[in-house]
Amino acid sequence: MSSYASLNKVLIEFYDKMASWEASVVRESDYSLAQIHTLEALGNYGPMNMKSLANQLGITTGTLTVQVEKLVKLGLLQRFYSEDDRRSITVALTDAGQAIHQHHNALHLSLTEELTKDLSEEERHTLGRLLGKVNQEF
Amino acid sequence: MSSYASLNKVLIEFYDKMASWEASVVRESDYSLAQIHTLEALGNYGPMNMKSLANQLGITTGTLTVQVEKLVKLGLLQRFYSEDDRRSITVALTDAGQAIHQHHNALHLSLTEELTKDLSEEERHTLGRLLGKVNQEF
DNA sequence: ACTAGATTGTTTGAATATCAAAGTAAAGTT
DNA sequence: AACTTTACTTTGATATTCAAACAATCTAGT
Repeated sequence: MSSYASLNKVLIEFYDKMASWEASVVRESDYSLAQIHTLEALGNYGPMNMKSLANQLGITTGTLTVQVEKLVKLGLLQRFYSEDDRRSITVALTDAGQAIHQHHNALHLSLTEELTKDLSEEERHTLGRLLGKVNQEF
Repeated sequence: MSSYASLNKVLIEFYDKMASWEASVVRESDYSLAQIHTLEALGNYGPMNMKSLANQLGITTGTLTVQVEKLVKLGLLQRFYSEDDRRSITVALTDAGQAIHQHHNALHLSLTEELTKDLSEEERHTLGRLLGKVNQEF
C-alpha cells in the first residue's frame, strides 16, 4: 500500500471516530447535531455571513436560513445587517450561544487530552504542525 | 494557549473541513450522505452486525434498520443471519455496493494526495503514525 | 431446568433536517 | 439603462433522526 493510501485510511478513520463521538455527545445534550455544528462554526471561526457559514457547514443556504431562524428564536444567535452590502447578513453567537459553545468546546478539549495523553510534548507539537499544513490545503 | 488547546483546534478544523468536503462531494452523487456513510463504514471496516454498524456511524439501531432496508432494496447491501446468535444480523456490501464504495474511496484518495502533496515522504509517515496512535485511543 | 435480566434488532410516531427550485432584492457589469 | 451575478429566503417534497415500546434470543445465577 502506498504512503498515500495508508495515510488516507488513517485520516478517514479519525474523521469517522470524531463524527461518531460528536454524535453521541450531542445526543445527550438539549440541542441537535445540526444546531451544535452551527454554534461550533461561529464559535471557532467567528461571525460570518450566511453564505460562508453554509459553506463551512456543508449545507445549502436554504437549509441554513431555517436553522438560523430557530437559533435566533432560542436566543443563541443574532443577525447583523451590513450597510456596505445590504444583501449580506452576518450571523454571530449571543452570550447564551457563546456559553453553549464553550461548554461543548470543553468536551472537545477533554477528548483531545485523552486521545493524546500517550504522546510526548514534541509529538503533540509535530502532529499539530503537520495537520495544520494539511488544513491549509483544503 | 496550551499544547492541548492548539492541537484541539487543529483536530477540530480538520474534522470540519473533511465533513464539509464530504457533504459537497456527496451532494453531487446519486446517494445521500447517510447512505454513503453506511457504505463507507462497511467498505472500510468490513461486514459487521447492526449494533456495531450503528455505533460506528453514530446513529441508533432504529435509524439504521430503516437505512439498511433501503440499501438492501437498492441492491447495495445484503444481510447474513448468524447461527451462533440468532438475534444478530451481519450486514455486508454487495458487489454493486462495493463498486460505489470504491468510487467514493478513490475521491478520498485524491483528496489525501492533494492535501499532503507538500509534505515530505517522512512527514506523511510521521503524520500517519501519530494520528494512528490517536485513533487507537478512541 | 428455570427464571430474571441483558442483548440484538424492529417498529412506530413525531420532530427535524435536507435539498432543489423558484423568488426577491441588492450589487456589479457592460 | 439593461443584463447578469450574488446573497438570502421561501416553498414543497423527501429523508433522517430519535426515543420508546416491542419481540426474539441469549446468559447467568440459582
